[in-house]
Amino acid sequence: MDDRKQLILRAIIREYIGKVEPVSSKNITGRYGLDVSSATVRNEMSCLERMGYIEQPHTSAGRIPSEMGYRYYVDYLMEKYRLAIREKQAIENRLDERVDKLESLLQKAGEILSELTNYPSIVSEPTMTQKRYRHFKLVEINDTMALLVIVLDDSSIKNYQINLVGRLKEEDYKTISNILNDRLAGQDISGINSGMLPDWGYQSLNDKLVMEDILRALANVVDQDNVHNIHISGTLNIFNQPEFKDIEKVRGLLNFFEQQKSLQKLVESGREGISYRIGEEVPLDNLEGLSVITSTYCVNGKPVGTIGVIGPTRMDYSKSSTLLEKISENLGISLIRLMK
Amino acid sequence: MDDRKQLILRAIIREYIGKVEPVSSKNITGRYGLDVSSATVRNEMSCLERMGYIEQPHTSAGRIPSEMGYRYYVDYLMEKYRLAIREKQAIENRLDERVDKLESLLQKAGEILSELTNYPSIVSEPTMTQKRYRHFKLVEINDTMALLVIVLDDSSIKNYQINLVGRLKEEDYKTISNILNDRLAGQDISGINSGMLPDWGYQSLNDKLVMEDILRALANVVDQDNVHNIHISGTLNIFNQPEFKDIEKVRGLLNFFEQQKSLQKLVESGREGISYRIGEEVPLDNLEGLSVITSTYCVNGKPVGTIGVIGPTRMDYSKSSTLLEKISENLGISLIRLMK
DNA sequence: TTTAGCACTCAATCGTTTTGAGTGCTAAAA
DNA sequence: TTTTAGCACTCAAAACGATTGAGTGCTAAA
Repeated sequence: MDDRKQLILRAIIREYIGKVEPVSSKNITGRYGLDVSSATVRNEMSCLERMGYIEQPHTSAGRIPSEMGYRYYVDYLMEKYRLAIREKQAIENRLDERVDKLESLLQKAGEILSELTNYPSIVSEPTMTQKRYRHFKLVEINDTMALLVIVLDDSSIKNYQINLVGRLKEEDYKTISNILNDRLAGQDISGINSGMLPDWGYQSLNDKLVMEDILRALANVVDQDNVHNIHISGTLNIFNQPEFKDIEKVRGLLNFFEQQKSLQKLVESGREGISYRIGEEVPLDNLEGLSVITSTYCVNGKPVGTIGVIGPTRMDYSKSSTLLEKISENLGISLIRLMK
Repeated sequence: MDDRKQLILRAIIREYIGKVEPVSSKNITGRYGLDVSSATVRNEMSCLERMGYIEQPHTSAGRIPSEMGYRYYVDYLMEKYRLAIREKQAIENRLDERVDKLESLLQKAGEILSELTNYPSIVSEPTMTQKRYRHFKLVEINDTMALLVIVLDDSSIKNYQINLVGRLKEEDYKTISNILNDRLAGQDISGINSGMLPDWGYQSLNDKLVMEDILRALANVVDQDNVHNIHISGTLNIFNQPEFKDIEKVRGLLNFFEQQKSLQKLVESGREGISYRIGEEVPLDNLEGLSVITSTYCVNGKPVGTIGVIGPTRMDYSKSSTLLEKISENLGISLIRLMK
């Protein structure tokens, strides 16, 4: 692939991304640094087609990039997109606003990403590995109910209602809190899971019942922690994409967006850092003509989650990936602040 | 409007609801108890059209019901739909399953409604009026943070993290809990709202700061309580409706579904009990050809929220309203159980 | 190696014709 | 007075055919 062919391939892709119409030889001559006649371009095009980088919808039409063409573009030809000042500011402002809940932060990140790219976006909840218990406190509420307060080492507080089988005396609350603190403080939360509750040997049946209720609540912490919901925003942006004029295509994609499992698969199969998956490379049968760009976001240098955009194969890879980089970076920063 | 006209109008509507194609005179003769020739039916139809109950898309087409026609049908002609056993069971089973969270329950109600009707559904969160504080407890977490536990008279427990400005001694926690219990237990929660925090006269600046943080948390209880989110499910069902072949229509409706405000308006404007709003009667500009059936659901005989379906004007009013009645009744029952 | 020129292709557009479902009206039958 | 058979009429939708024009591939000269 010589220089001029590269120039032409890039021109075709840029043009097609913008107009979403087959690109003719005449269209790109005199631009994109191509000071040759359309006939010359046609010869090159014919060659590029034989090489598999572009294709022709029908004989008398222009060319459109093939998936292989996009891949080559992303790997070798793509120029860096310069963020507009207002884009940069929008990202920083929006992700800097004080938010109290993790969900809201992820939601916001997804929204701004969708807004700026015009594509639907997905954000996976962060996997915070290695959380430990720091402190326990069982609080009296009334005769039949207590509240278990758990502080984790990232300072987050969780609490669970415990229905009491028998009545507890005031000192019992302290005793139980102490037992929990002695046994579990500093331990990894995955130690207690619903698969197998430990047997600590109890003095009475009542002790056993109460403590097992509590342990079940602790198991809940882990279980809930392992459900990594995936948020999706800007789904209606697909209506802005000319390739989604067909109602069945829209339906298929929107339907896909409602399936947590498929989204999960999509997110989990992405590589660390920025990952481009183009057309067939997207690990989803029954959805064609789509590309996915994902980026992992990091806390303290470690990737903990994924954020990405979904668009037609002819999406604006350059702009999207730059925005994605910036947003995932800022998301990481906000996340650290949120957890402090 | 004589008997035969009613018979014919009902026949046209039933037929149109099923086939979604203009109904011809020949089509309904010999059925629906119409033992007359098509010519006779034609005469009657022509009359019904002059009266405004049906209309003709173009000269050589059959008739379709007008909005006025649907209104007449709903008010006078509609026959009661008999629930299939599997429908009844599906509703009872699904709403009987133990759920712990209010949101999940509403979600479920919406889902089953959408599933059985094939239309999108909306469910508003219940307005629980007149909640009172029952009990307070301020719990020590660490030097910089405390947890405020609030028990309401419906036994629900809420809790808020309080960031401490200064350090508190162990007895302070008890003192503050006591003050709150003395002053507020038994009071209506709307007494403390973010509009105006009470000034209780404090001994020191620190006391003041701590207590005001707490009061702000209490105000939150009310504020959060006043946000009545509206859940929507089964949105993709609109793809099953032949009137939504047009992409722009789909887009408009899906877009509408994302606007909490509009949904709120829709829910709040419904009357108590079952309410049918047909076409123009729906209080939403820029959305045409839609009908909405809503039903209030009750706790202890009092309507506390709304559940409903949204469909094309030619929706199956009979089936939908019967399902809606049944589901809203069961939702009320489950709700009472959930709060106990 | 490049390019002007020309024949060729084919989707898309436009206009015309055909088709058939369904009506309205009329005049005879009930 | 009401019902109905019969027939002319209407019009959207389908089928067909002709036209257009953007864009190509190829060839022969620059």
